[in-house]
Amino acid sequence: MNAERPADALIDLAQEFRNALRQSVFVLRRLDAHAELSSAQLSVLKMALDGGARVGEIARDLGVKVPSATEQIIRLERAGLLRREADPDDSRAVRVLATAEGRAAVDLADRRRNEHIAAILATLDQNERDAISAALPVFHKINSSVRA
Amino acid sequence: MNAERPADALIDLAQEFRNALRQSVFVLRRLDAHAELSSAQLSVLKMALDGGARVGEIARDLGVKVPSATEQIIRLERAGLLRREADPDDSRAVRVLATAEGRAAVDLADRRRNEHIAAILATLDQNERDAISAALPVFHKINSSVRA
DNA sequence: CCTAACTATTAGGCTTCCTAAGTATGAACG
DNA sequence: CGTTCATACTTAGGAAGCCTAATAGTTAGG
Repeated sequence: MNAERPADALIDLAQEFRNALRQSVFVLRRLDAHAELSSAQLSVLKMALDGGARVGEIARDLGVKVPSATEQIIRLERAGLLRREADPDDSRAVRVLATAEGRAAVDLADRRRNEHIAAILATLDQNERDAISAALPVFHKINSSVRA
Repeated sequence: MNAERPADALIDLAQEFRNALRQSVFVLRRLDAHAELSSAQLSVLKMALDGGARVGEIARDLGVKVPSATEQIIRLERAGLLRREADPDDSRAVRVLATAEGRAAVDLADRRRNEHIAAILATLDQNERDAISAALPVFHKINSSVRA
């Protein structure tokens, strides 16, 4: 019985990785399920915190097209969690800024989500947590390369 | 300066883990973007391969409610990739079975996706791939606990 | 100036998810 | 048997999120 060729090992890892991706979506859906802010909305608000962000920047961060970001922003604006202002440097652009309510909503939602995940992580043993911890930067790297 | 309390370390890990989840969605969206079958549709078809599956089982696997699964199934049926039959053991139930075209579509889509991911994994060094590899079973465990 | 590039919004459409309500079958019990 | 309750699925209606194409306004470069 021959050793597996390197290429096959990569494909196998890819297969397992895809499963993990699928599961991530699942977990995230559960996390979003009964939250007042979706994961994406939380991301928008976070960008709107310090000095705000432009619509295009938010779209890029979310990984969606500009009109989709506009939609989310309008929704959050109607909810009173952020406001839109003309950018002083470039009148074509719009700066998106969190309101005090928005800031409070981020704090609350962030805390709740972290506690929820932490409770799950607490059921793991230390080796398992270390494995996750070691993999996270690699996830980040993969994501960056996909975004590029 | 005190060492961090264990609970804080967990919260920090949770925060990073959430980021990774968010990134996973991003990667998966890219993967789905120009594919003829979405990730979810591919999952449905895979369950329909050997002996088929019932609608409720498919819904559970996808992590959605039954009507949402029905919708996907109908779409795939219209595309000729699967068919529905009455379950011989229980006439209330419906068995979902892949057609030959469905089987071929799974093979093709699976191969394409694996190759796509493998190409990304190929840009990592061995330590990074090992880190991913070690984390995958833990992902699986987390997912199972969330599903339960 | 005038044209080309950029930023954001609007309009229209598709997919996917949900809840609620309806149909049909199965199972339990008197 | 027949009533009743539970189970399996479908249908209907609606919300959220994403997209492309078209539009309006602003900036920047010949």
